[in-house]
Formats: sequence, C-alpha cells, structure tokens
Amino acid sequence: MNGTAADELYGVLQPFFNKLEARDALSEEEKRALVAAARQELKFSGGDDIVREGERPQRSMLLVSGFAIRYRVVAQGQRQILAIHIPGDFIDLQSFLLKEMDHSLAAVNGVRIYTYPHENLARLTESYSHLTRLLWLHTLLDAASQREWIVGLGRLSAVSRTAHLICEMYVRLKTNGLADALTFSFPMTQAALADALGLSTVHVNRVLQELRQRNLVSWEGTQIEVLDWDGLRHLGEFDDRYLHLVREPR
Amino acid sequence: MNGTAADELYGVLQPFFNKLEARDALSEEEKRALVAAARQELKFSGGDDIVREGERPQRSMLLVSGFAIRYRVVAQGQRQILAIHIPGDFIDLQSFLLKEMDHSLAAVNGVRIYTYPHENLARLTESYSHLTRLLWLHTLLDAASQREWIVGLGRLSAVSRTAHLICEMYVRLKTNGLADALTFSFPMTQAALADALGLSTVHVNRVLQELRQRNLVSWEGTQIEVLDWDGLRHLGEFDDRYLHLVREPR
DNA sequence: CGCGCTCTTGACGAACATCAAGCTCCGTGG
DNA sequence: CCACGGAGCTTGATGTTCGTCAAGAGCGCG
Repeated sequence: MNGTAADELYGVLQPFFNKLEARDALSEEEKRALVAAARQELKFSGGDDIVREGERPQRSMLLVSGFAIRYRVVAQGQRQILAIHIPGDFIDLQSFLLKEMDHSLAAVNGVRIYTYPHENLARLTESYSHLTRLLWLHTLLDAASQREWIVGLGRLSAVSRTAHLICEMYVRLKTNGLADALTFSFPMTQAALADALGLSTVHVNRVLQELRQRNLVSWEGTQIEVLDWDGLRHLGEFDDRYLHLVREPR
Repeated sequence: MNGTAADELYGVLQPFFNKLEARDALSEEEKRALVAAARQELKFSGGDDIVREGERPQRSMLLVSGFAIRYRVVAQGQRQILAIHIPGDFIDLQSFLLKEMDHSLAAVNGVRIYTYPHENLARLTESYSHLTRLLWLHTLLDAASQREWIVGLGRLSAVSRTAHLICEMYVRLKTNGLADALTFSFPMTQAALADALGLSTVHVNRVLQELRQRNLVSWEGTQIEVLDWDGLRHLGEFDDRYLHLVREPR
C-alpha cells in the first residue's frame, strides 16, 4: 500500500483508534501496523449478508462506515440479532481463531469494510504482544455487551431493555467519535429492533410510544435524540461499567 | 513450585488440557508453561461469592473441581446467570484485560481453583504467541456460548431453552473428560436453573416435568441422564457447531 | 424433633405474541 | 402529474406463555 493510500486509511480507521484509545494507549507504531495489515475495501448495501453461518472466512473485517448486525435464525424462521455494530468495530475478529462462523453477519444500511487477512493477524500476534492484547480486549468488549443483553433478555421488561439498548448505542457511538450532544443516527427499523430485543414488531412499536410519551427519547426516522438521559438510564438500568471506558495499561 | 507439586498440578489441569486439545494441538512446552504459571489453590463452598462485580482482581482463576456461575443482579433483586462453568474452565480470564469485574462469580457447590496472577499471564503473552491465541480462543468460546444463550432467551420457548442447556452441559462436560455415556452430575437447584434460563422457579419445575414426561431426560437430585439424545437435541434446536469442537491449527 | 431448603401443585394475573387491518410515506413508471 | 406498490409504522382485538401468590409435601440436618 503506497503512502497516500496509507494516509487515507489512517483517517478512515479513526473510529477504530478512538475505540481502542478509550481503553489504553496506542503507539504510533501500533497504528501503523494496523494500517499496514489492512487489505482491500468491501461495500455492501442494506440487507445484504456479509458472511454466513457455516462459512470459513480467510479474513476478518473492520467496519468503517454504516451499521452491521450479527444474527442467527431459529427453526420457526424467527431471527435473533446478537450484536449491533458501528463504525470502528471489528465485526468478524472471532473468525480469526474460531475459524467457522457460528452466526451470520449482515449490513443494516450501506456499509464500508476493510479486510484483515487472518495470516496478517497471525503475524501481528507474533510480533506485537501489546497490540495482540488490545485485539483480544476488543473481542472481550463484544462479550461484555453480550452478557448485558443476556441480563436484559432474561430479567428486564421490554421497555427497560429498549431503554438500555438506546443508552448502549449512544455511549458506544460517542466513544468511537460518532455522536455529539445527545443525538445520533440509528438506521434500524422497528422490525429489526424487535429481532434484537427478542420482541414482536407490534410490541416494539408500543414500547417506543411509551418512551416518547414519557419524554425520554424522540425517534424520527433514523434519527434518535435522547431527551432525558438520566431518566432513560434509570429506566434501562444502564451503567456503563461493562463498556470498560477506562484508559489504563492492558 | 517443586517437581512433585508440578506433577500433581499437571494431572489436576487435565480437564483444561482436554478442553484446549479438543480445538488445537497443545505442545508439552506449552503445558509446562501453563503448569509453571499457576499459583496457589483456593477453595470455596457452595453459595460463596468468588469475585464480586466492581472488584479488580490481580489474578485469573482456573476451575479444577466443582461448578461455578457468573451472574448479575438487577434492580428488583432478581438474578441472571450469565454462564455455568465446569472443571477445566478458566472462569475469570476476562479480568486479565478488562481489569474491572462487570459481573460476579459464585461457587455452585464446593469448588477448587488454581490462580494465575495477571503478571504471569502477561509474561505468557510475551513469550508464547500460539498459547496466547489459545487463551484468547478460550474467551471466544465463552462468548460463543453467550450468543447461544441470547438466541435461546430471545427466541426459544422455555422448554426448548431448557433442553438446549442440558445438551450444552453434556457436550461441554464430555469434551473436558467429565461425562461418559449420557449421564452426568449437575448440582444446580431449580431456583438456580431459573436464574440461568430467565424463568421463575415454578415454571422451571413445570418444564422439567414436561421433559420427564416426554421421556427425554431423567433428573434425580444432582444426577441427569439423557434418555433420548436426538429428541432432546431436536427440541432444544441444539447444534454443537458453536462449541467449535474441531482440532485444527489456531 | 423441628427447622429450613427444595420441590411440587393450584388459582389467578400480567406481559407479551399473534392476527388482521389500515395508515403514511416515498420511490417508480406511465 | 398522478397512479401504483411496497416498506415501514400504527392500532385494536384476542390468545398464550409465562409470572406471582400461596400453600403444602418431602427430606436432610442439627
């Protein structure tokens, strides 16, 4: 990759660097190694599958623009979304070590992705032990979010669960440098949201009405504005501890 | 640690080695490194907390006997179990990189644990890159189970979810070398099971009655026998792909 | 012997799903 | 410019799965 392309990539990876730097220092050398290990860019349209369950991808993917989801489909055809990814997220870092996909990945809207061949990742783990730990950490943050979803699905009401999700999306977007004030763009439909929250679309609709009625959020089209952060946080029992937003040596 | 103690430890770690060797080859040198990095043994009784949310442990813990759970408690005082751990599981490997606990760990019955100081783990990641990847893999397997729980909680009925859990416990125990035929010991009460499945104890009781009535499992005290593996697997939509039981280079 | 823990059972209620229909908005083609 | 169609959102009526409450039975343990 030549100088100009590398410079451009450096800028595009900023949300990813923000995400890591919110948890630990990242040296210039490490950033350059991450830029150098990236390969070609991919684009997908909303609704497209990016990788499917059962496949054995030879590369991992870093989302640089748009939203993506992980999901599984159960016997009766219902879908359960496992994670919602935003720019700066490595959406497929698992596959580096798990090899076979145990779930699928899809684009929510138009997305741009940079790919990291598994052999490049393996080389990074041979030479950069601190960076390796940061990539490992990245997958642990995914796992922490998943635990939070388990708590929500198992023990919170539909309204609380929804409030929690909005809180999580806001804080994660802000961490990656993609939200300011209390407004952000969120391109999921109510049907997709239902698949994330383990609800029916009808019920999601009623839950959103309740959130609006309580003056907690305004949600128009793909634009969300949090009107009452403390109220929303309290309703969703949201505590950002599980996002581990402490910059310290790891 | 002297020779005799190391030899004993080598034997005690067998379930852990089994777990890793079900996914990749583990060299003698790597095993010796794992033995050498272990420090003192801890014991807890059933019901004891092992680590609590908010703490910053300086070491990770490998479970060598007994069962342990991760859990969180929500505002109304209800508990949600996030994972059930068996001998051979590293129950607290996250804390090596996440630093602060975002959930608690408790012993289900009497447990024995070996500790790995974080500095020892850091040293392993500096010198043994393949072993590092295997430890990373270990946390990815936890995450894969969590995704499966999300699917169950979001989209499966109470009976299916329960059937799925029994299937998972059996396969994991067998992988670690702790179950033969279709029988295994499972020390969780129905109340604890309810906290794992996101149900009430009353409903768990009725679900278990249904599983018995359908001749899928026999469950007496802490002893479970799977009577109809295919029936149970089908009911729980269980597919062991997510456990990644393929021995291949990682 | 009595206490506490676990399991069990029945009656009732709440939170959600399902079904069905109509609505709004927006892009597309004639 | 308007008709058309589809996707997403909204609403009402009804049904089901599960929770809650309450009580009792069995059993191990001190």
